[in-house]
Amino acid sequence: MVRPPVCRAPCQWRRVHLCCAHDLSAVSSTTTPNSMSVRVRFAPSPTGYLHIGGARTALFNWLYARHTGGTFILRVEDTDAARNSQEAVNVILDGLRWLGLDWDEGPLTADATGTSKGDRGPYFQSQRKENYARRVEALLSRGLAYEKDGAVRFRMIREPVLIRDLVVGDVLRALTDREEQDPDFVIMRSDGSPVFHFVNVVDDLEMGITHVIRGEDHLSNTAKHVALFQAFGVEPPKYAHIPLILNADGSKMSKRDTGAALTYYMENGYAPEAVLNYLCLLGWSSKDGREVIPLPELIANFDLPQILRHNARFDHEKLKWMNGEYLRVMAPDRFYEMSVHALARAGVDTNRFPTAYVKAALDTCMGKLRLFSDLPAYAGFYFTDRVELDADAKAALTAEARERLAKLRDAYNGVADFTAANLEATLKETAKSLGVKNGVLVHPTRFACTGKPSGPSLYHLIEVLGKDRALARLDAALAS
RNA sequence: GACCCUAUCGUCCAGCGGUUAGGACACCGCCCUUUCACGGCAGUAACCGGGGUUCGAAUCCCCGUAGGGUCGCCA
Repeated sequence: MVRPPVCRAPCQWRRVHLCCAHDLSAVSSTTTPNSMSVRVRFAPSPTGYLHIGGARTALFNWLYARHTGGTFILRVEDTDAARNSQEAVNVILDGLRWLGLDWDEGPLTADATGTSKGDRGPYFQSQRKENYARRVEALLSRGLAYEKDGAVRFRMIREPVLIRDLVVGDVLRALTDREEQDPDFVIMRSDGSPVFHFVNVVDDLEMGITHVIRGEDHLSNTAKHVALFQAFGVEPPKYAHIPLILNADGSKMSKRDTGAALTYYMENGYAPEAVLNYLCLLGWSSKDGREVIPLPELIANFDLPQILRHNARFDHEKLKWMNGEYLRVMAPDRFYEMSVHALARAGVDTNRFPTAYVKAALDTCMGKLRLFSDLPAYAGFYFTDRVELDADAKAALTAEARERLAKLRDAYNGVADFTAANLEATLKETAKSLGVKNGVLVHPTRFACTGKPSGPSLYHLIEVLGKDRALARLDAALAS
């Protein structure tokens, strides 16, 4: 592998020379030689939910692995026994699977003692106790760590540490005033359990991680990690600290905020490919300026040098738009399946209806929605026995409107072949004979059939409803 | 308190010393349309402030301000 020269000046070339070890000039098709194969990891703590920012971190790692032909590793940081549970691990596994982020090495089940794939395991930190103990011993024996009050503390270097970050650039991290007082830090508690900074470094080292792509909240702590790697006598991995995701108002996105957890999107009508695509756009952009980008192209175009250094605010509106873009081009069968799920979640049981009817109904909704969760309100009328007329609908059904509607009802009763084309022609003829514009007839009819002022194409929805149902609804409206 | 990062339309991005500062979402108007969307056309809207460097700064440097992060026997 030919390593590009490293430019030490804080100039624009940083973005080229300090980049991942492959050639930028041939963006889409390059791969890194095996001798220098990229190994990245996502190392979440099973807290019971997957933060949307964490999901993006996983995504960036995954994209980088796929882009370079490297290895994406999932490692579960379950050092905190009290918080750890299989359900919590499953939240992470399910979230990653939902997004389609498959891992090359890591757990196969949520059980820490269960099976996994990869030869650098175990991939649960709770199963790596001996590794940590051995590493602590190594530092202790060389005087790089010492015991105090039963805990083991690492002798931190006192000088400012240079962090060469692929995204942020060169960072010289000096000690804070508090650290000046006591720069050393605990790597193993008095109860024998190792601390995050330590296990993180040991695992990255033993798993052969080449690039650490993680949230910028870890940037300051990286000095500790670099010092630890040095203590073990090895080069630290390359670091790439990515900006954080903030709320729309610029505040930190915490567990409580709407949309902070990936499950929110899984449960509220979003297509995973849309969420994935949108997440990419937070802090990264394709060189060609496109935004709706199919996954294969995302993989081809994704790279570390294009990642921004400032935080991004999460724009739910834009995500909804993005979701609509994906729903519009979704394969019909998948659209049906996700639609039925969304309807079921809202208490609309489509199983009571023939499959052909359900599909025909959903066909009239295709391309018109931004979220699956909009579907119950939009198309629920197809799957109910009684249409509820809202206040607007009732107001629209004046005596005059009813008279006209009755005419249309009779006309429709005479239509033998209940197709959209015939229904449209019949309505227009009726309007003409009444001397009114089409719209005068259209709106009350829509109200009668759906109870709402907007929805799928009127003639098509009546065709789907079928003659019996449609006439019954017109009768019900007239009788109301 | 200290340390670190960041700063272009309301939001997300483009911009790498010379541009009428560009695109997307959102918003507004018009067209299309039976509704709602989609689509088409047009529009409103930004370089945080102050100093430098330079013939020339959104772009480079410094200071300030603001936002974010970190300094645990949390992860």
